[in-house]
Amino acid sequence: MYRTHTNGELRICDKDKNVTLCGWVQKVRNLGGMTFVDLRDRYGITQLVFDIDKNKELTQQAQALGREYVIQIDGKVAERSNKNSKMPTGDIEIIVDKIVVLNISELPPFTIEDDTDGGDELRLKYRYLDLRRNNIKKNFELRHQMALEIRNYLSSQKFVEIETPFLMKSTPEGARDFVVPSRMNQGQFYALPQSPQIFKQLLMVAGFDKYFQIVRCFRDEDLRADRQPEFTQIDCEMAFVEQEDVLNTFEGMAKHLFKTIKNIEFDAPFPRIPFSEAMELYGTDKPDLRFDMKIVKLKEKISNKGFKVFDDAQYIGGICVEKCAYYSRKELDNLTDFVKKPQIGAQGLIYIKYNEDGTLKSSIDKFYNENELKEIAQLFGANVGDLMLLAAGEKNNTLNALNELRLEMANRLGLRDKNKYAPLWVVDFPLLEWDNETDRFYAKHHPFTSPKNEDIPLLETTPEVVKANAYDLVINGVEIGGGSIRIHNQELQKKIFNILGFSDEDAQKQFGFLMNAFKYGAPPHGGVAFGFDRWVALFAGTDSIRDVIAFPKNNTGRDIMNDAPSIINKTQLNELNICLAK
RNA sequence: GGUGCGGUAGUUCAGUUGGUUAGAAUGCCGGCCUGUCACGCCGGAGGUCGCGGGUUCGAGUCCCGUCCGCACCGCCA
Repeated sequence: MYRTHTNGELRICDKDKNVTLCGWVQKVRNLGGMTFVDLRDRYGITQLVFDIDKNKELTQQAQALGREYVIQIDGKVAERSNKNSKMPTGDIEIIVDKIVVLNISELPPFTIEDDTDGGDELRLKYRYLDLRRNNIKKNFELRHQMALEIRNYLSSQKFVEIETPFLMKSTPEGARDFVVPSRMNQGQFYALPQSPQIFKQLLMVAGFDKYFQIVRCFRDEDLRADRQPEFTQIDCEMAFVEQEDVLNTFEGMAKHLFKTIKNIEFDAPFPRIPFSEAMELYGTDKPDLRFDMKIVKLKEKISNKGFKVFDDAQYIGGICVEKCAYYSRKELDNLTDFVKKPQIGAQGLIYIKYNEDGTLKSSIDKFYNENELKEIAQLFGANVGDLMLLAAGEKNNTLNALNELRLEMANRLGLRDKNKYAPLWVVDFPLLEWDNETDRFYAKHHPFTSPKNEDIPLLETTPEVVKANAYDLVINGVEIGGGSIRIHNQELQKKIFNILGFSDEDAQKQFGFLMNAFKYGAPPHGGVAFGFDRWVALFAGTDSIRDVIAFPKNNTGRDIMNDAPSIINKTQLNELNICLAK
């Protein structure tokens, strides 16, 4: 037997027990005679003690241990004379009488500590060492617990977890597919699933009226801090449900996770905000509701005073930032630069300060007198000491800029507390989105999303205003998941495909198997899929999903530990009948 | 495809207006030290300043190109 206990479990009540422990050498503290060794494993750290007066040879052996050596020790649990209240095992130590070096280690390229000296790239290259660090390791214990609680909850609700294929058919809509060449069917390719969307709908036809799967999905698109080419979804679908049923079921799941993982209870239902309202009030379809600072629409109320920027603007809006009227010219210039960055793209920023003495000072004093400024301040509901920030221009761009500004100000004011959670449902998304480049409609969610019943007649006349039975779960400004009630009627599905520019033949070719299945009694159904990595990252308090994926890819989609992707040899290419262009 | 920031010791970083031998911390090595737990003290080793070119009497520093990393825009139904 390698060990009798782990390094995290021994306490004062274990005093005088003879134990055998294994682990990695975290630290050797050689005080001359007295020597301490911190022994680490996944469960914690236990201090080993060596006294040169009692056993010189053994103490010298301990002093020669290097960082990350793997050792096994025999010894007796003793009470410390100097206790360490900062660690769970801080009341005890092990008086060692035997050391076995199970394996030596080269010096690791960075320190194995919470506050490591290693940079991101180095940590990814030696991910197996990075994962030894407690604050990374604990993310994976959290991930495991969350997966477990999701399965517990959904099982309790009679959901069945069913696996669907990874090698499937490429479809043109949506993200770029990762593609796998077929050896037995030369010149043909599988695609890895962007999501099991079609399979889960087929499972509804098959009668599994509550399905879920915690499943890897693949999208060949550029990466971000919150986007990896392979990522994990909690994919769910239910039959005989309306939108209300789906929202309630999965709000239940979210609350279960909050309760069991974070010990947070939400008494009230999550707010439900229509897409159009989210855009008007927050400038985004994933608002962060941990703070207020809503966008105020001003256009009709304040233009026509001879200020060209306002008079020419399609839209004018602003936010009121509490207690920031003291902002200096420099800070305001800095904010102006922020919104003028090309990624944000505002033309400029106008400020109105509601000074502590009740006077108003603005960058548009030339066009607006004190009274008019006061009226604007009232539109904002501003108080003395507040700072109003206004932007004008094309509506969507300006709203987007105000969204970014709102988040930036909240960051500066510390309003985005990682320990606070503000979930909401965004509902009533538009069904379609017009794309000027390709001159056609695209499905905002996906082509199987059902329109609101009352909007179906509008499909013939003004498809762009048709609303969908589609919804997103947003927490703290992060899109955690989304879904819809699907179309189960062949005729309606055909109509949507036509609006999306598919001929009947195209639709038959791409989605024929789904359409065929729908001929055999498809029940009404709908579902949702959650980004599991994002949810874990949110609960772990990190912005990057890389911290909650054991072996993630870097910015360019490479695994810098094993250097994938790589070239394959000629034999492999020949078997696949693939010839590289260069 | 685009924008921004970065690349200097094993590691994390500093490096002024272009000017002598490129620094700090940490890690590492050696010595001392019997209750440490970020142990302490003394000493030491450690550099292709990402790569290529250019400007200059002189380049870590300025210019051009290129590679790599990170964040973002496009993209991600």
